[in-house]
Amino acid sequence: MPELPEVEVVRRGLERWVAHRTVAEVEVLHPRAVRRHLAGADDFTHRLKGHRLGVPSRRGKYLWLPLEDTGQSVLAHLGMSGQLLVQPHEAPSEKHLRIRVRFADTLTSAAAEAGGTELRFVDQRTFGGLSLHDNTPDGLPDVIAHIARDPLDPLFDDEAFHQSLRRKRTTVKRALLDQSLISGVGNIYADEALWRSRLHYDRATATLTRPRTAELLGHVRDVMNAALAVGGTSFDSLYVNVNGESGYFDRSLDAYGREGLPCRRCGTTMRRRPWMNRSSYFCPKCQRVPRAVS
DNA sequence: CAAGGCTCCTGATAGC
DNA sequence: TGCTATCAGGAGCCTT
Repeated sequence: MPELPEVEVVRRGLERWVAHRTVAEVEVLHPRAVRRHLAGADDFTHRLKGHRLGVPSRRGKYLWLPLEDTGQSVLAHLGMSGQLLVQPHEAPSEKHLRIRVRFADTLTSAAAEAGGTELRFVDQRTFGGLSLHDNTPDGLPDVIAHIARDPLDPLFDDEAFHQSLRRKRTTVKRALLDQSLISGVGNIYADEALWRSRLHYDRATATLTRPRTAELLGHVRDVMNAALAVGGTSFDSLYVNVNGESGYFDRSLDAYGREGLPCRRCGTTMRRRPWMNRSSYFCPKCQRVPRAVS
């Protein structure tokens, strides 16, 4: 499940292998992969053709490649199983190949280094996709204007986040997953940060003190930076970097997926609870159920 | 308006 | 063995 660290690993790969290359041809093999491009697959294809890509940016789990001189960007979201792979032309098509982008490689040094490669969007579960959008004055695609800055963004406002939590009538894990409050956090890193903070997922956000919020944000940043340092979290081949390689952070997870295993802090058996059509993993001793569940 | 629930999708795996 | 049920879950959209 690609969250902020995994998406950032992909962004870095695109910066190295795809930035400054000119699109020659785009092939959409599954319409659902461009469903956010409302004008359709043909329009998507034609609008990309002939344009040079700039340096990719990221906010939370979204990343985008600016089309130079157009004021537009190709927006990408990996969903649950999306991959952006840089592959040699001759590599056989992946089973779930959805979009192929070929480049008009010239004699630039960047193109020479990239060799005869193309960009492929591969996505088994089809929750992800690519689309083209106008940029806002801030330089981000207009359709993600509602996405909050992420905790690794230098301009993320810790105090405003705390005040939002105090105002809301919701619980802490819901808030962590609310991309309009803080972006980039998904189910895995939410559980990890809550475990590190000794907070139960059903804790009401309005009860968090300023130091408690600061501690939580610190743990969110720590766990994301630690994952980034080892290439992200992979459980299987569904999440990989642009070269198809897995990250190693799954070996460092303290909460997610550890049902029935001893808590790494106190030894108590970790539990899993169904929660919002997914799962929450927690230590019943370190992360006590709050008295008043809102 | 805010909060919470539903839904899209495929494949691995468990259970009968 | 082969079928069905369950689970994985991001985020737009809908309902309350």
